Amino acid sequence: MPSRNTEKPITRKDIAELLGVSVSVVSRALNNSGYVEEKKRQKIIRTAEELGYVPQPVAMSLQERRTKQILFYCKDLNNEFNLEMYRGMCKTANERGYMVVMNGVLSFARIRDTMIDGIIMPNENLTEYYLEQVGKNYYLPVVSASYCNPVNLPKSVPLVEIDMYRAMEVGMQYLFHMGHKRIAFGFPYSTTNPNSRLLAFKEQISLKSDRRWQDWVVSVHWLDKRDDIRLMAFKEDMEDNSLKMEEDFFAKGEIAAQLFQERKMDATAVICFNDEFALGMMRELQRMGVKVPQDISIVGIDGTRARRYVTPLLTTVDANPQRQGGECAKILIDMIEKKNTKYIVHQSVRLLEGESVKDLRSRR
Amino acid sequence: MPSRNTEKPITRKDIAELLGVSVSVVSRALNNSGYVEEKKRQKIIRTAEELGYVPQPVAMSLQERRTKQILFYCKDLNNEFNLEMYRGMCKTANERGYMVVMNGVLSFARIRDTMIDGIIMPNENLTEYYLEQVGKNYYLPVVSASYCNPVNLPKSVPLVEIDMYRAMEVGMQYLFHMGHKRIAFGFPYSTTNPNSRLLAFKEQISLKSDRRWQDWVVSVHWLDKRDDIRLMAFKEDMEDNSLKMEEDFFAKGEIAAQLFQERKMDATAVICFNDEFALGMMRELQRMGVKVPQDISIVGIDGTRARRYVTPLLTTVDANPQRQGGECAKILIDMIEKKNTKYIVHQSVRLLEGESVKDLRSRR
DNA sequence: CTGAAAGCGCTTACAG
DNA sequence: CTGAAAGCGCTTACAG
Repeated sequence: MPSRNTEKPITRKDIAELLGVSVSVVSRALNNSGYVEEKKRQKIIRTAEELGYVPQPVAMSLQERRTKQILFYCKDLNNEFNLEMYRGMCKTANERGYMVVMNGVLSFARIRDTMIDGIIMPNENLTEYYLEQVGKNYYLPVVSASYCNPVNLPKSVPLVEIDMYRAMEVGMQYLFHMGHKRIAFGFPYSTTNPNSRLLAFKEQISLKSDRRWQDWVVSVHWLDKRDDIRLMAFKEDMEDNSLKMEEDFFAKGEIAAQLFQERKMDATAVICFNDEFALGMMRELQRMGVKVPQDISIVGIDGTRARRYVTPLLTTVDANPQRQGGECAKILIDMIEKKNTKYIVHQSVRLLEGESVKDLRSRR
Repeated sequence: MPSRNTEKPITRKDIAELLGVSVSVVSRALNNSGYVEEKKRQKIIRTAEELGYVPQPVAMSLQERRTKQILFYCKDLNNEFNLEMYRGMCKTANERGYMVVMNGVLSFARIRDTMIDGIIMPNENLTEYYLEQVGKNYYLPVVSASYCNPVNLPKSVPLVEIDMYRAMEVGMQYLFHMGHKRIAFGFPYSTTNPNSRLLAFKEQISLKSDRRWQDWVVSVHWLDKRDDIRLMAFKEDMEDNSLKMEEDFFAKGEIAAQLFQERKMDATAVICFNDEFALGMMRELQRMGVKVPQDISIVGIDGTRARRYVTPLLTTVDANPQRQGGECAKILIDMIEKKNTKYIVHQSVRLLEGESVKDLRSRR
């Protein structure tokens, strides 16, 4: 088993010298570009194979000034939503010959050390911050996922937007339709956070309830700092403290279940910020002996793969994160390759029925 | 908002010309290596900042003949185990300044187009095949995860081995301890597959049962081709059919539940090939009205994060895939950097108690 | 159809 | 402490 471990790797120059031709010809033959005498081409290709020649993608990248890599700027795949997005962008990127990479740590400084042609940002808040911090000095094409949260972005950044305001409406209206009126909202931030899902919830709950909307929100925020919408996603950039900043929606959901019970809320249903939060809440309620959906109904938002694991199957508002990821990749690659592309893509949401909501209409 | 989009990026040469020094000095100043007059260094750094200079990592990679990227050779993160491994290797790699990348498609041919310093193989079967196919002509350091399955590898490939034979023993013995004797095995391949978990199951079940071991195996194999241990992981390499080749253990687990019911097996417990299979089986049993663990106990193998989502919490044999991934990354990076490293690492397993096993002892 | 030359952006002995 | 030079492995006008 000869290994090339210690030997110097074969280059195009080696092949050229062996065959008594120039590297230009070798390059043309191997790349199948430009004129090469047919017999010579054959011979070059055969020789390359025999010598075990392997191209050096780094040298090609330098020459062609492109890496065929795009960065998904998120810490490792810590939450189910990002994971789905990653799957979607991976598929699309691959079809176009690109690879999606992740730094594994959120640090703007690190981006410049990474061999990439462009960046996909997981949300608009991070994008806003990124553009403020490094956007002026450093150009790379950027595409951002977006959820209709309030930010101030230069319009030069394409957005792939899921209307989470609408998602909340869809979820609430489904619950109304099923006969629910007393509906709680499981929310992983402070109630002062101007999140689109929270805004929509306020709006919707007031249609059916006379109580203050605050009475219906189960807000889980351990750290005050987490509630700053600007800090929640990239605090680590400031305080090299990346491990602490994982957002664990599942764990927050579990805590929400405890708060829900402590407060003896008389809701018949809970709609949650996202699926992972919903799964946490559901699991903890079940652990405490509460039956879902017999005693309480639960609805998530996102449509991640994890929802299929549980019993009862989680009812959710499907935002199709895979499609969103794919669209982000498509647009980014279009930008990189200087093709025309859309600057805003809206993606629709739809209710995905599971088994976690009780039909209260049949009761009367 | 000035963007460098259209402008040519600043290089070290630009800085050098502007300051009337050589690129060598600029390089030394920016890299903080070698002698540079202190005042000059300051000035160079300041100027670089003002001009919005951004280093070209590709050029550095070419020069230094290293990419600081390592490949995890798996299709996107399709199964929970690989996902955990990825998380572990990501963490370790990051601490050492490396990035873990994935091609998103299994194709040996594609590896050579990827800018990497080494490869982590997800299992020994794939490694064996890889070495047969391209190992002779193409050298890159390789580390392989391993599960004590029968393969023929040159000993030059370091293994990070989890003894799945032992894991099965641990799971079975726990069930025995809890008073179970009639135990089924949920297996995603044919019973002719020489998998270490299957071998251990045969051994263990014969300790408590007089029936043939085959009577206790629920084997789910849709496609004949999938059963070939060699084909199951890389068929796509031969038949550009990558989408079809996803292994969906969860779905197989669901089917296993149906087979289990159809066959009216009188087992009191099922031990499953892995957690995902166990989750699928559990969910489908619950859907059919079977209570876990009251009617049937379930044990998984792996200890993936997904097990926390469900009720009852899945009892499993924890193989710590994160640690395995981390160890793979560590060893690979040691090899890349020519440090001494171990050639075989054995990782122990341990039972992780959940709520999915009924204690039959209290009954008598 | 071919090959010498310049270039991608950086690094690093080496001679001053 | 500095800078000219060679080099990393490849590509691509351009002159023959």
